[in-house]
Amino acid sequence: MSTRSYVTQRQVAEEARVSRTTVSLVLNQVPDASIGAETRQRVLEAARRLDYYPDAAARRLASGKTRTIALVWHRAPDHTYRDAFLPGLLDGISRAARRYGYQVLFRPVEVDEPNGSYMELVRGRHTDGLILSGPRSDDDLLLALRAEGFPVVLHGCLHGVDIPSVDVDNVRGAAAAVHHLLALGHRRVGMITNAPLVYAASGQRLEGYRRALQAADIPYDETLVREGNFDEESGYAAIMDLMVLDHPPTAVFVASDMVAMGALRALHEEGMCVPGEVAVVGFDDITAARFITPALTTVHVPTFGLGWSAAELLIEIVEQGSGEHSHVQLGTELIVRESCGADAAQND
Amino acid sequence: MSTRSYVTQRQVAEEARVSRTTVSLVLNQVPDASIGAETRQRVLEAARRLDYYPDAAARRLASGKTRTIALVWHRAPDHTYRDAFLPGLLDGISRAARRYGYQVLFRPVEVDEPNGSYMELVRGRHTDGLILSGPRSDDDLLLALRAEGFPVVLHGCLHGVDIPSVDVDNVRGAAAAVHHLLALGHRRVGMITNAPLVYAASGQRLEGYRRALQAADIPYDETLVREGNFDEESGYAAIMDLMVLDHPPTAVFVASDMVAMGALRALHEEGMCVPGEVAVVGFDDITAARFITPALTTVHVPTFGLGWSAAELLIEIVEQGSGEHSHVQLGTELIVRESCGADAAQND
DNA sequence: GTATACTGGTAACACGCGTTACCCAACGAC
DNA sequence: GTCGTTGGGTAACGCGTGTTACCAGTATAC
Repeated sequence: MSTRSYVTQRQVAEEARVSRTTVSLVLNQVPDASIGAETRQRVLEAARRLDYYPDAAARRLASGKTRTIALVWHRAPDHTYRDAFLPGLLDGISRAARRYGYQVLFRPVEVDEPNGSYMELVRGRHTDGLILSGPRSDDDLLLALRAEGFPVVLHGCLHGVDIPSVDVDNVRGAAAAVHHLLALGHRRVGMITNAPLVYAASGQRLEGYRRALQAADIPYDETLVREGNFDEESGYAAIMDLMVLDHPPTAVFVASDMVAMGALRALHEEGMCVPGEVAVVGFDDITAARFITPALTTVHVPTFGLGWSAAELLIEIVEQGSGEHSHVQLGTELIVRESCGADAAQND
Repeated sequence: MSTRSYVTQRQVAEEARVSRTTVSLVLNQVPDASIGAETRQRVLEAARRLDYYPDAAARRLASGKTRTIALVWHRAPDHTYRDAFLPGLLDGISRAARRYGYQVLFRPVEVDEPNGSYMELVRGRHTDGLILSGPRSDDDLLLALRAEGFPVVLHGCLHGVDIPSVDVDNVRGAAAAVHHLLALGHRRVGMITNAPLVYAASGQRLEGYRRALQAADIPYDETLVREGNFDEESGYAAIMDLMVLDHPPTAVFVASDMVAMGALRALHEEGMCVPGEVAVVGFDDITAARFITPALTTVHVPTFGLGWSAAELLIEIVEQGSGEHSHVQLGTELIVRESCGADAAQND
């Protein structure tokens, strides 16, 4: 089709009657370059007149920098759950990147792909750094990258490796949720984790639960705790298991909204009233939390902020070799809706 | 930090004791190049031994092709609604792109950005083509791009411009939803649109509603139709308005799940039983549709397929100058859950 | 035996830009 | 007058690859 032709630096140089070098120096605002004010002006005007845009490929080749970061998005068994975070995260990443003049590559990694197949991005020099979301803990190539000094930032946390990361403060978020239930007068508060405890976030949210109990001088009772597994079904099963206890909890903290959806459905089917007979608080604040009846009280995760922080940290590492704070933790916010019974309590 | 050094083609050439040209010819599998089998083997082994990866920037500069496509994601007033599509769409795009050896750039456009600010991607030669999602109808730069012959594919449709596009078959999808309600015995079926009718998709879904009625010999009654506006609130207001009629509809087709969420909430608050007193069918199949009570019967939109098709079409245009089918329409699927009352009907 | 083709490979140019080393003129110091 | 020195600008190299034009040698046709 139409062979498009582009304006090059050389043409700008001719238009401004200077050398190509001068054009480059002016347009890149090189600090030590001594260029007369009038010449500088001529160049700028010529560039504007010709509608000049530098060629990204040439620039990358010459400078050795791509000015691009990539989001590597692992599709794990929990991907339905994590999809809820993608729009906000990506928006945050993109806006931060744009602010610093970077482009954003998106690279999903499917479940059946070999470990570390995203390395082609690095080896092919497509990007200056990676944001890894949902990495496998057995990712040895990740450690290799780290050893090479290639800029990497993790979204979410991983046991036992010291790689710059960005995450929410799971412990405090969970503690706030449980504290809220305790403040409403509940003494028997159960918990359903978001996932098996091998996942770092699960352990942290459980830890938050324990701390809140401890702060209220309530002993930790492991018979009130069940494990969720990302999806609705696991929540359904877990809450059923809790409710057949001799002394079932009067409130349950479910460390994942997706899991909570299953729990609420189970309670609904059993004819149990929420929050009347059981109060429920979730975690994540997925879109559906607003829409379900009763609307789910939950811990909001700032997805945009996570993305923004991850990108900012990564770019800092790319440009300066290391970040100021290499482990960023963002705060959460408890969103009080109906499922916890706070409304009713206020009316008392 | 550690100055990483990369293996270049020249080093492979030395290792294999051939010229750099030969290496290039072999690795790119140039058809007309006559290279002996033994030499070819030496080159391949050398490349493998040295773990050679071609430099993307150099390749782009030399070839003039970026092997990259970009998704331009407009954040319009309906962005909360459209976020539900992003994960699937992006996954589809990325997988198709990967299959053809392309990278994917993500570029959100915020509401306050000047019109056509995504042009820098094109001018800077960052990408070979664009997928535009949610473009403004007043986007004159889009037409300019089209005139230049730059590869563009639209996600969703736009009035009055003939640009390659990918979308679901809104008319048939809506018709299927309404037909389903009619088949369940309803004669007074109302509709709430997903958005004002200036949006092309809205008009199409309304058209589907009319066709289904016509096929059942039921006259179109505009008093049973209300306009939604992407969000929950608009659905809340619209259904309230319908229910105060002298003869309110016994079933309502809401052309957007997000809007339907508001409608269901309103009905719930009014103590009306769904599907007992009013049956409801939505459109889009967002995640929340599964979780709400009653679970929402709705028209599933194949987001992955839309993404895949868009990328495939775009790449075809990039490489061959034009696509086989320049307007792709994908089918939808009616997901029958609880809100339509099909379960009860079957039990009759 | 000579013209012709084919096989196997290479030298050299182009891609557009960042950057270094260098040059020239003017100017001040001594 | 000579010697720095400074301001203003340029020639030339390098980045790593794709691609074309060309060359040497050997087989084939007649």
